[in-house]
Amino acid sequence: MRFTHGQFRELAGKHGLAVTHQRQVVFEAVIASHGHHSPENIYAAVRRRIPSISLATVYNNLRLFIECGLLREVTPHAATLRVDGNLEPHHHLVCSRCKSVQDIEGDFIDLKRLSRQLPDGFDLTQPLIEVFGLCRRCSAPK
Amino acid sequence: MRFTHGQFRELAGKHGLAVTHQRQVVFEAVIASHGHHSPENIYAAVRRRIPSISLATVYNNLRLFIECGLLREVTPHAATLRVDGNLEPHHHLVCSRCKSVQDIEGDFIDLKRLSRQLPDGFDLTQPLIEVFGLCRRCSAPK
DNA sequence: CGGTCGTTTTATAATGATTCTTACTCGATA
DNA sequence: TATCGAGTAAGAATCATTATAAAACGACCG
Repeated sequence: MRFTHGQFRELAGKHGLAVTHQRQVVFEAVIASHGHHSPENIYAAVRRRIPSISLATVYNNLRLFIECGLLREVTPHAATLRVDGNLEPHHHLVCSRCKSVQDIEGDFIDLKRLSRQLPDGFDLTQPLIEVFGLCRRCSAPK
Repeated sequence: MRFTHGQFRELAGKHGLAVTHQRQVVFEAVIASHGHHSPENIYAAVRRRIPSISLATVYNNLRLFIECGLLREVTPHAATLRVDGNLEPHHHLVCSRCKSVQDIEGDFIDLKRLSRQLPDGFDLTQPLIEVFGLCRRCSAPK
């Protein structure tokens, strides 16, 4: 599952990104570190190969990769706290780009199948689900 | 759908919260403002009734309400950016308390029903879904 | 009433993640 | 060689949030 130089170059080229050494190493660090990592983690990993790299470079490139779809963001929410007074069971529809949140009703989860996949001990007391996509405005062609 | 003084008092009492004027007004502001609001928004609304209130009080009480389950948090993630190099379609299982994220596979979404509920123009190209609950450690009795 | 104790609120300082700014480097090009 | 643009580095700036310390409140007891 390791990306080769060529593969990364191809991906980057598709999105008009220059292929620099730093970008290559940052990208590889994310791919190599299975899991869900913070910029600080990636920074630490990359420093083993490029001790002089700057944290800002890591941030910049991660953001670029996310925008191009080379990586996924685990937290595509607004960065700030949002509070919801609606205590009725309902789900959320979140726009990955503009971070807007809409309520969505309906019974589209197969709880039986979901439970089968749950790791042992995970408690789904009030299954709250957030579905990500692009809202009308953000998916409209420019 | 307006909470009366009595109802709030009852809720708060259930959780061992003293009923202060500030708390009452903050809570009512959240309930009255349908949607998903930031602490700043709530602060602005509350100031119309208690001009001297402090932003910290709003934060403190929102957090209390969330912990007691009187309100829901729309962003129950870790507050910081996390990056995921796994581009295969998969979903996330997020612990509402400790914010840990695990991958979860499986086909437990009824896309047909979901699509029926989607507002017009919402683009679900790569449906990424996050399911919230309590992980094993956090759901264990202390 | 007046004092006391624990809780709540206020104001402000501190923290920490992220972004911005500025200057430097390097490769490509003329 | 001179210039240009993109990328990077270092550190300052910003913003949301939390922590801290002091003042205010409010219930209880004498």
